[in-house]
Amino acid sequence: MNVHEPERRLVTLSDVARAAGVGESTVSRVLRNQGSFSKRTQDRVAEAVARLGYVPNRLAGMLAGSGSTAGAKLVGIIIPSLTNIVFPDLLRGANAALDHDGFQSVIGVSDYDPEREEALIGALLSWRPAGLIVTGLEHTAGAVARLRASGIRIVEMIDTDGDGLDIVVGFSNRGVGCDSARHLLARGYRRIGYVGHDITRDLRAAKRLAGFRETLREAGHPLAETEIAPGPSSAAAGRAALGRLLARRPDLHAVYFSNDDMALGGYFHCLAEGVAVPGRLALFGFNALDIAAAMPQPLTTIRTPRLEIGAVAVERLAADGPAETVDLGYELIAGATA
Amino acid sequence: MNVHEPERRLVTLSDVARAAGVGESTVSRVLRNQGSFSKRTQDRVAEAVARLGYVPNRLAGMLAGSGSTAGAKLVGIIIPSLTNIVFPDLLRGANAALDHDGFQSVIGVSDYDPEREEALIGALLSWRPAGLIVTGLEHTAGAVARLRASGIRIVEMIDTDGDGLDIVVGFSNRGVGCDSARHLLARGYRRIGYVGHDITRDLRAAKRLAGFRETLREAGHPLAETEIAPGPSSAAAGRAALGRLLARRPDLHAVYFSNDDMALGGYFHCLAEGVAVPGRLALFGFNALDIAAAMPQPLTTIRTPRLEIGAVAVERLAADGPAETVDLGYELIAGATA
DNA sequence: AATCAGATTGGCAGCGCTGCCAAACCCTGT
DNA sequence: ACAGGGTTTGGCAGCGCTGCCAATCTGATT
Repeated sequence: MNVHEPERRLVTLSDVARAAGVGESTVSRVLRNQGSFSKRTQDRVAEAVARLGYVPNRLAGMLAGSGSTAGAKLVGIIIPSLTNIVFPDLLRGANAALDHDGFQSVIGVSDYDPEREEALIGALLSWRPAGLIVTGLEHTAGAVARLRASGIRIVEMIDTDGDGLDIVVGFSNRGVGCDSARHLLARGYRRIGYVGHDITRDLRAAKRLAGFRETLREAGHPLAETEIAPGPSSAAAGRAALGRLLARRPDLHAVYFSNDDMALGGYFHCLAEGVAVPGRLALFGFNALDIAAAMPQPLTTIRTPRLEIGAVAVERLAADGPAETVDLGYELIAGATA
Repeated sequence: MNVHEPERRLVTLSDVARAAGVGESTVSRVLRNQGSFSKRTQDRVAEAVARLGYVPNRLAGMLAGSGSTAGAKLVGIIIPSLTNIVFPDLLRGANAALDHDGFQSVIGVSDYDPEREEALIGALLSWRPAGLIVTGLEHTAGAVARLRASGIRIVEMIDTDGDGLDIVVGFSNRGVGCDSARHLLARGYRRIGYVGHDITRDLRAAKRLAGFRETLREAGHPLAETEIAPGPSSAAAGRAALGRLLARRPDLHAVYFSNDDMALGGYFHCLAEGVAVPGRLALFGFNALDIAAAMPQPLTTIRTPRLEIGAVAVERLAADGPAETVDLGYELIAGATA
């Protein structure tokens, strides 16, 4: 509809200035509500902006303002996936805080691929953001070098088990695994299995499993069996994987899942096969999905402060505080399945 | 860690040019792999870039390139929510296509608020994107004016029931409602109810309901009862709402839900209350969530081409084709609940 | 050796906006 | 009428990069 028009040049700030009969910098000041100007000027500028349908060019603004404080109102965010609702939630939390501070975000999705993350870091840095929020503590050497060289604030979110580059906001995934194991042990479960998805890519899941396994071992009831579904987590994968696990080890008392999606699938398997939960088999998830809480038997799981992580990440980025690790903790939800 | 350093100026293209002993435009050409240059030059530039750790400044690049074809490699996307997995899926589809064409995206979330959408349109336009992808066909007058004035390509996605501004990619939500009703009627269900979430905000859900209701009425079996849960859709809301609906109308044969989240909740209600599905009560959802397919009884629902919508939206935006409506259709999944 | 098309290169004017600074203005008080 | 201090204002030089164009170089051809 528009593309073929005779190259109508867009309205610029200078057009507005001319139309309002004031100088360019005056328009700029009025639009950013910064510095001082008279009411009369303000009205004239507002009128001209409305009449001409002026839309400021942020590109130019950020370029001109770069170097100064007000310059960058942009945050880059890299998440590993959009498939798992966890990450949209993180974005949601970040977005709310971002809006609040007048920031905008540019988002990259790495598909759990470190190489891709490195490339995304480069791409996002080229926007000259005020800060970058990435997922997890593990990055390629190249990625770390780029982050370091960028000179901007970095937030690594979700995971606190390790050393961060700058700010770290999250919780201990290892701790989650330990506490999950302790809960199952406390409830008397002894022969315990694990059903997970591809852990070589999801390092946080691997850390949870490590904590879980170690706690069980220390208690003298080592992890009896594991079943890893290829590909990303999903209810279907969880259902199938639990089926395979139980085929090998029908004597298990409880199963720990890499997350609620998988656990939900496991629950459905039990429902379909008539396996009594938790009487015959206990199920334990991770992430406290809404759906898992609405089930006839609410899933026993761990709630993580997803929205809060996103919000705090943005907040710290904007705050110019010291490099530090913020542990937002987690909460065990004792449902009806374990 | 970085903020307090002595304002080290970032490496610019001109630094690279000097270091490589070539002109600025040569560096620019090499970096964009455009125009011609010798192998020797390319190597020298590559070396300098690596040695200096140069990161191009996209802001400057886009500003300088604006007006030309190659200029804008940016697409703005506005979605109403991140809570429902549908929208991340749309983003996922768009992202894949975007990467393919070397585009980047800037995302805005409107929270189903038309005013907020209008504001976001302004915000995204100020990035001077090559195109904008928005959700649905209904916008405020101001939003329409801005979109029209922008002179860029617009894609309205998900809904094809109405007139679009430029390109429309989606399916008929009304048609979904009609076909859902036809399916239930064909299976012999007569006393049919509806459980939905706040429809004043989710206009697509309202269109589905309208189609559903009309088809039932025309068949002589008008919608028996509706129950609207306040707030966004969720399994918990669906479960509670079905409870309320059945309390009023225990004689219903089937219930149509505004989407799978709600339907899942409804299914859990039945499970918990011992209502036989579909013998005693049939359930019909919308969106074909993975989870719904993994249940012991797969949910009867409608699969929508979410990834494809996102991908096609981007594709059309880049293609510079005519303004048109692309109907990607949908598919009825005859599960075990209706 | 002169010629010529094509490949390769560098210089420089913007892109639209903001920061800085000097100029103009305003209102007191004297 | 004039100085003094604050408030408003406009001009203009960049921000870092790309587009354009003229200059230079290359190798083959006559």
